[in-house]
Amino acid sequence: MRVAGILLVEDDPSVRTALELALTRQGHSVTSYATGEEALDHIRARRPEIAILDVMLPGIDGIEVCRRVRKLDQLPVILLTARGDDLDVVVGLEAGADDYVVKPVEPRVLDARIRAILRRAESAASDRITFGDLVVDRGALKVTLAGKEIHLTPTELRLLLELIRHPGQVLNRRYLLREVWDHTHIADSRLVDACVQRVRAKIEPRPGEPVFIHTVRGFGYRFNPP
Amino acid sequence: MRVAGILLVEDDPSVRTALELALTRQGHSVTSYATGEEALDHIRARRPEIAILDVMLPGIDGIEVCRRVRKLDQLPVILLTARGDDLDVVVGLEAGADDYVVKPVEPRVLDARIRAILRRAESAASDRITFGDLVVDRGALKVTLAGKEIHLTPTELRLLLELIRHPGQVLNRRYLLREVWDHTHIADSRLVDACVQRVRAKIEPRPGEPVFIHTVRGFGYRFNPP
DNA sequence: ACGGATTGTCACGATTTGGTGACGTAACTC
DNA sequence: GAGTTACGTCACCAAATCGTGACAATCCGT
Repeated sequence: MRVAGILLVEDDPSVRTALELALTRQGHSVTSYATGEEALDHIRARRPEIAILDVMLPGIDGIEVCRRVRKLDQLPVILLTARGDDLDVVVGLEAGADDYVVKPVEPRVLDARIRAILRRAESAASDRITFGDLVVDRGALKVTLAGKEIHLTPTELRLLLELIRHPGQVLNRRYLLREVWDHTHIADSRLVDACVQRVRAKIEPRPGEPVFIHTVRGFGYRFNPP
Repeated sequence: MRVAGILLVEDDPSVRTALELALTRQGHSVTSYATGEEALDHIRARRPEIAILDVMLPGIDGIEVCRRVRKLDQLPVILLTARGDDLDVVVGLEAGADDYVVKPVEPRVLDARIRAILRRAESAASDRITFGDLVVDRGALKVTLAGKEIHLTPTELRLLLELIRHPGQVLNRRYLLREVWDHTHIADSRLVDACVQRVRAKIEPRPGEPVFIHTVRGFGYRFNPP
């Protein structure tokens, strides 16, 4: 069971303690504050995994906290608001909130949303990415195709990872030489082509008609999510 | 204004048409279906940018569609459900939905959520410019016309990109030779004309009466956003 | 040091491309 | 409307680009 460092900001003490208790019961680690100022300090100092912000707060309100947090980094944010306040929804989402929950909150619902958002945030930074049949585990440095593990040599793997880091983008040879090989020199060589070919031979069902790594003549290569 | 290819799945015809109308008014491009099966086909064939799924559907329900879509790729999903059905929220978010909206839906709210999600999804995506039917993706180096991918050769693409970089501006031949060809020499030749012609043949519906690349006699060429 | 794995290099051929000039056509001038 | 200029169009072939397989150099564990 995953335990998240949750930052809860809610000025109503009874709601705050109730939510804190409920979330703690669900297995989360919660820190709560009553004001936006305190929250911002906490975020800067303690780096929580997710923030749950009441929209209506004395001083800096939840939306403003959200906006400032968003400028800082990708910390996921859930906004809490009184029922039916549609304007808040619009403004809140535009401020960059990941989700929006209406009070009174069913703890089970809030928990599900927290987990969904964390899962999403995690998958964005996670070690495993799936492209159809192709699964690349960046933590374990393993690649599987249709469930079968594929052995890639270090250079091949670095090349594939570099391509995958920019899905859909065309990367030219010079860039790849710099990122994968550290070469700044070497104007022309078939090096990249040869390595691409080797990777294709291993991950493409039909290397003649590549599905994943496409050649863009005159420019470079592009990894295409299927 | 960003125009999204939205897939809407809702079995109640009145709700469906109402939502479709509202979203279209907000500037989105919407395709709608009544069943999950159709939706899955559409997703495979047309690659929408976001899917809005009613949870209660005949046959494959929205949550199941969501689950299958998630296995396939990163398509963002918003679930629609009847008010107060908390169980759906939990299950839905666990199926990987990005958001969850309670019916009846305020179109403005739905629009805000769609935009928030697209904004999030887009930050990872590449930079595309749309000129009517013509979409130029400068990251993927892909050009599509009315959804169909157009193959441009490197020089043709560089020329088009250069023209697009200065929409509405007249670019003379000398300038284009410098930017696209690196030539400083070559005073006169039909080189630029020939290339413009080749690009026109590929992107203009009627190359005889160009819509995008206009000739400015005595000066050069101008890319006109429609 | 040996053997295998890995990685860089090269050469060759298949394919794509794009520059060129000749010529036809449209536009502008008077 | 004739003359002039600018532009469009086309086909050809040299050059560029890639894929590929063979091979050499290097690395690494035993």
